[in-house]
Formats: sequence, C-alpha cells, structure tokens
Amino acid sequence: MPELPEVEVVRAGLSPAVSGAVITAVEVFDERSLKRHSPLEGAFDALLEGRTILGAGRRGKFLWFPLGDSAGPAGAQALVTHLGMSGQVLLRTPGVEEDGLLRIRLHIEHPVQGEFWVNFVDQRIFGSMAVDRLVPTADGQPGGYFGEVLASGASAASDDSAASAALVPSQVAHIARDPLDPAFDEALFFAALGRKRTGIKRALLDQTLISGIGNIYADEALWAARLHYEHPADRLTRPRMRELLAEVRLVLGKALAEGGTSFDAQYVNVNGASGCFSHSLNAYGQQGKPCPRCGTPLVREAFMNRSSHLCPRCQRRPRAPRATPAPAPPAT
DNA sequence: TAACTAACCTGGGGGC
DNA sequence: TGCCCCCAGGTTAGTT
Repeated sequence: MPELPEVEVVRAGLSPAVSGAVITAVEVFDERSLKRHSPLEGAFDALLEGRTILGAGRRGKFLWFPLGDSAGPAGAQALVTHLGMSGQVLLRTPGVEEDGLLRIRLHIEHPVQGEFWVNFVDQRIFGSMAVDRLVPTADGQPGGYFGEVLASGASAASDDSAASAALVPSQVAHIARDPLDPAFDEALFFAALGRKRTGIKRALLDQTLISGIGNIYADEALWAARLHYEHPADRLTRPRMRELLAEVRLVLGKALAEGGTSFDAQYVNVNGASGCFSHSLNAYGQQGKPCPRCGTPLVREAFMNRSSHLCPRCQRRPRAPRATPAPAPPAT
C-alpha cells in the first residue's frame, strides 16, 4: 500500500529518467485508470503526445510531472498520478517484458537515455493518471517536493522554472502539505488538529490536515507516541502534538531510508524491487506478537472499515470526558 | 459545517 | 480441483 515513503521512492526513481524527456506516444489499456482525468481538459493521449516532462513532484501520495510545450490557453499542465492501493510505475525497455495488469503505457524518448516505456500497472484500479491544469499555491511556496536535484537547480529540466514553481495540480490543491515538505507549516497543523473533534488516527488519515500518512504509518506513529487511535485530537496538548509529529517524521524518514514497506508484490520501486521496512514494523500487522516495548501481545481492532494495530498496555483507550455537572435546579 | 459511512476495485488465500 | 467468500485500504461522494 503506497504511502508517502513508497511514493517518494517512486518519484526519486522516475525524476532523473523522465526529466527533459518527450512523450512520443500513449497507450491506454483500461479507461478506468483515467477516472481522475476530466474530459473537459481534452483527450488524455492527445494532451500528452509531443510534450516534454519538466520534472517529478510530489505532495503526500500524489505525484505529478509538469509538462512543457504547447500548454495552450488553459495554461500550465501536469500529468498527475496516484498509485491508490496497488499502483506501480515501472521503467521498461521496449519489447523486453510484459507487465500483467498493465493499464497505461507512455512511450518516452530521452535525449541521453534514449527510448523506454513508463508502464502504469494497477491491480485494484484505485490508482489513476490524469492531465490536470496547474494552479497557484495558496501559500506562494513550491507546490510540492521536487527532490534535492531540482531544488538545487542542477536538474536537466531546471531551465524551465515551471517544474518547481509555486504551482500545484488543481486536484491536489486541497491536499495539505506532507510532514517531509520543507514548506510544511507546523503551527498551522497544530491549530487545525486542535480544532478536530475526532479521534487522532482519523485526523492523521485526513489528507486535508496532513498528507502522506496511511494506515500503516498511522499505526506505527501512534504506537511510538503511546497514543490510542481514539484519543480525541482536540484533547492533545501542544507538547504531545509535537511529540506525535516527531514520531510521524521519524517513522516516515526511516521507511524512506529503507525503500518503503512491502508485504507482497503490491509495492515496488520503478525497477520492480521491493522495500525492506516491513521488517522494521513495531505494530502494523504484528497482532499476537509481543509489544517490542513492554511484551504485552499486540492486538488488531476494527477501525473505519479497516484495522488498527496497537499495544493495549502502552496505548490505553482514552477515558470518556468528564460530564459537565448539571446546573442546580432552581430553588423552590 | 463537520463528522462519519459506504462504495469503488480485484487478486490471493482460506474454507468447504 | 473448483467454487465462494472475505480481506486489504486511499479517496471521495453521499449521508447524518
């Protein structure tokens, strides 16, 4: 299940390969993988063919590739990709091998690396590709994370400032910045969290509050911060919020360093290799095993049509808020 | 307006 | 061996 670290691994793998390359042809094998593409923008393949890819950006779990040339009256555009639960973006040598469940193929011509394919493979079709217009960001900061290469101005596509400009695809604009984004505003996040009258895990999964966190890393961060998933977000003190955010960053950063989490073939990098973070999980999928901290068997509980993994001793269920005393009855 | 729920989707695994 | 059912979960439209 691709979350922020997995998507970032894909972005980092794609960026040097596609930046400065031209899309020469597009093949769509399953129209359902275009569910986020609006026909009002134009035909998906026609919008892409002949366009140059300027770079590879990411906000949370959304990836996008700003496009150069012939933007037309609609202004700057980008190819937006979301991996959903089972999406993969694979770099392939033409004709060498076929990927099962292939939904979309981009034929790419790079001035240095020559011709190759970008295959979008998706088993459950929760993922998608779309061409979307770029709109200005609300805070005037770059739309997302474009990596160290482009940020330092050394990318092959860095001549075109459209790649890293303060623009974001319109369908990504409502998504909050992720905690690894240099422009992530901690004060804004803490204030928004303090207004949420809901459980802390539901808040962490709310991509309009903080993006990039899914079920796996929410469970891991809550275990690390010793917080029960139902702990009311608005009852967290600032120090506890800071502690939780630090654990979120630690978990995401560690997973990123290990190439992401893979349980099966559902998540792979652009070369088809799996990540190693599943060996480092403390809570997610560890039900029945002893808590690495206190030895109490970890449990799995139903939560939001999915599951939550926690230590029943380290992560105590919050007590119900004390009832407000009823006003005294008027004296008679 | 905020919080919450259900639907989308399909390969794999378990039970019979 | 084959069939059926359940499970996984990110996003979003619809409901409360």
